[in-house]
Amino acid sequence: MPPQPPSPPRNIPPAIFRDSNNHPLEFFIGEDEPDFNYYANQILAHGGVVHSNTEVLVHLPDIIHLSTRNWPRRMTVAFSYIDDAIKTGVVPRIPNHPQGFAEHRENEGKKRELEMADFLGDKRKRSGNTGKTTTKFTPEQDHFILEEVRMKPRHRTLHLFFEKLARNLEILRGHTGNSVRSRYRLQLENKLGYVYKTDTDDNLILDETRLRIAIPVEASQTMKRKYTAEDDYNLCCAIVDLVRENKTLVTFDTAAKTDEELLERHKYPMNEEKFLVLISFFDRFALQNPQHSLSSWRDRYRKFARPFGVQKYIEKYKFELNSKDGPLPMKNMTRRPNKMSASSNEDRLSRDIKKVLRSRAKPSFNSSQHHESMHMDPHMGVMSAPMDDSAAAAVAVANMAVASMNDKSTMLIDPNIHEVLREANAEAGLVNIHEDIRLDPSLTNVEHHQHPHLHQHLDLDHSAFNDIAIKVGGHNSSSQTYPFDCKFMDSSVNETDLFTHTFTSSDQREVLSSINEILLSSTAEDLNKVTQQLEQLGFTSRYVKHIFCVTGGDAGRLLEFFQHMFQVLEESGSRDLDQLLYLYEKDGFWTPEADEALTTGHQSSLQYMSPESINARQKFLGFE
DNA sequence: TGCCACACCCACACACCAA
DNA sequence: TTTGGTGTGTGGGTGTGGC
Repeated sequence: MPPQPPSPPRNIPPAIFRDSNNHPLEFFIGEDEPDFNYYANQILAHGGVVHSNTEVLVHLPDIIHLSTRNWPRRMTVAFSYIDDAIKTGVVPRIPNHPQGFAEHRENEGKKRELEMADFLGDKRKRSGNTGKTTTKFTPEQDHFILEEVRMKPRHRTLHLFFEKLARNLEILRGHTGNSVRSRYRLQLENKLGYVYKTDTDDNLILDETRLRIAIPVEASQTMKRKYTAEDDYNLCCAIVDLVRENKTLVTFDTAAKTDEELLERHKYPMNEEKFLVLISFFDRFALQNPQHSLSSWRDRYRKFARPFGVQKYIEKYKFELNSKDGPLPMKNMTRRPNKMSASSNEDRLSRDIKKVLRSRAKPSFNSSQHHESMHMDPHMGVMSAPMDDSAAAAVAVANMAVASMNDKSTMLIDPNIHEVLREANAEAGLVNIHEDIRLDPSLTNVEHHQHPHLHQHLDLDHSAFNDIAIKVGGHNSSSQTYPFDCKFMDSSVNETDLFTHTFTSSDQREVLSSINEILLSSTAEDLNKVTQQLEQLGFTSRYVKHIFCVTGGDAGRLLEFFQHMFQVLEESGSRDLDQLLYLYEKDGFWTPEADEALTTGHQSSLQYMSPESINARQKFLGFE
């Protein structure tokens, strides 16, 4: 366990560790000393100063070196010296010490001193050899490296920093900068524990007693900050907002040439090639988001967001929000043309595809296996296995798209995307990716993927449902009537009200896969048929109608509802029935209370609903 | 055989420059 | 002022070989 920074004592004991001018006596204690914390605190509490950086042994030859063992060529003092001083209130003199303090340690350990001398000699001899030699790091060297890092925390990942350490410091003789850096990164970083506070010029900041100030490692940023998914998302949103504010015409001038292009334009209706993002935007944005500089933000847009697609990333981010690993930042966009050959890209694509297919080969509800494939796809942890495949394939699609943008030659591989999707049964995943991008209606024709048949009904005269609509009772306080015999269920239901034996005895992965097929089927003729098909999978009629009621029949929402349902079942079984009934305060998912608010005009409680969702619900309820 | 010292590689954050 | 090109070196990963 790394030594903790000394903490100041609560009560101030007598300051016995002072010289005749009342200056604090300076002690050195190595952090590897077993009672480092205790004695550091004792010395501090009694007016002394404690150093743990070995550099002071060179710069402050008069320092009192406290140690449980002998050091080569150094006079050390046993810790009992401190105990005795505190006990008696008198600091004993050390004979032969430059400051006159008594050497409190018997001169033992000559053997170790000799060993150290031999070691250093041997090391220096070996370092002159040609060919690759390795030199073990000693505890003293490790300690020294840690202290150097603590004093220059912002440099702790720099190549040059370690290069200078290895070149300039005698104690690290025999090691290269690379090896010191590697030693720190692989073996010592987790022992760092804390760093010292420094100013903007990397100078140490001392407190009023000339002690360095220990701060958590995380409090000291390194030279470069990685872009997070939130950084990327905020940037993309800000750019979309900018375009909307400016009311720039960002439509496409020419018609889509292929089905793929048509689909793409439907998903991402703003023509990003027409985006005009001036430097003043980045100036403002960097002020509001100071974690990166103006030029860095601009570069991020130029080299990442724009090639990836601003709208596409917003959608990707939202899609990954519910994943176990959360959204990922944009990556692999900066490959410069001559650095990566087309074949390398193909290799990478090939690996991605193989990963997808491998993940397909071992579908499971077992969460531990989710972890296994989590690297490939953060979405997997949430969904049941068939959705894992879908999501994995969706990621493969994204990877392919990214690779395609990197290298035109890989466009040849594009047709494989659909093949992989089919292979991995991932079309449903596309629906999920597709839903819930919210853009200015004036700029977009994006809409939710309402089930075609429901949509058809809604487009028709809503009075067609009047004869089958019923009053909502029980859980509902609203007097709202619902089409298609839809009715909310309340949480007093039990498991058998939701599922039949068919469901409980089925492979749930197969069930979700079948749901995908049903909801995506263009041949679904009517709601009765959809209901029937869902009932055949083991859902009760009541539950199906409840789900229609919650989702308003939107296919994307329906899928999301079922995904949520399987997730709840996987995590808590059917213990939490209320969670199987509602998705609270989630855009596009309705409750009796939300409908009540809508019908009574109390829309302030519906702030989490998008205007599109409210509009769709009003249609669903027959208001317009 | 595993660990680790050491070397090397690459993506990318950040910056600068020229058109 | 904008934009694209590119340099620099950080941050992190990985391969190799000695011990």
